[in-house]
Amino acid sequence: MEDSVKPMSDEALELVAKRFAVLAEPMRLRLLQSLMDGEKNVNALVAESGGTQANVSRHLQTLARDGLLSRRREGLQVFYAVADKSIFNLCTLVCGSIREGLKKQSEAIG
Amino acid sequence: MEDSVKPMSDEALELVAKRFAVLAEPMRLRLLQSLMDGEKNVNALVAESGGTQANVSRHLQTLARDGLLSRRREGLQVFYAVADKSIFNLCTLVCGSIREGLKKQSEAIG
DNA sequence: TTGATATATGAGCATGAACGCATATAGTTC
DNA sequence: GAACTATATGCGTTCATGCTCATATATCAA
Repeated sequence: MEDSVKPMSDEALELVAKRFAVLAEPMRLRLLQSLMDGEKNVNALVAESGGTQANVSRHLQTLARDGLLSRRREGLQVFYAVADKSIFNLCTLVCGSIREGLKKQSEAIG
Repeated sequence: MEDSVKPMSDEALELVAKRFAVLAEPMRLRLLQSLMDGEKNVNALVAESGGTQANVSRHLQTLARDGLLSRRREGLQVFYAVADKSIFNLCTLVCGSIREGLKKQSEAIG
């Protein structure tokens, strides 16, 4: 396994970039956050997020298409749930990094 | 410290989204990858990435503005280096998650 | 000062994504 | 079947961003 330090292929870079792009929208992050405590139907997510039904539905599609959410139909309603919990680790890492950066900035100013 | 499960504020979500957006470009990921083995000047990065000088310079600005890269001038040249090594953890996580997703997809097809 | 090299930046174009509005589809109930 | 609810989607607008080309700035050398 001479893995680990090889440069990534162009296709791999595109995939990674696309994944980051999916996470690069505040509304989608908000939806993911709402789903931290379990699956919810679209209406509930619309209410919690404060977005319009159309917009929330679209963002949910985007998240599901990328494999971050799972979709389950039950009668009239559709329930979404987090399918890839590693995103929470991602967000934690990013938050930490941002906090670090802000701390250094404020130290630099004094 | 009753941290951890609180919903993030709108501003925090925007910051996190912005960080993800910075990472959501293949060329920027390529530049970060080139910088894994230490600081390099712009010309070297232009050569390794295959991009134009103007475009590479802009992407480096973007990465530096967000605190991911540091900038050091030495005579005519400017050297960039990774300032926040946590991004490599991020990329590792994302790669793992993508691999998982692809594996499940291929299993689902058979 | 002039010229040469390394890097940054302004202008313009093209693409893509988010949003709102209206409407379509899927499922239930009568 | 019709009426109703929950969710998805087509369309048009707007805004952000990446790219190229040309040019500006910065630094050094003669």
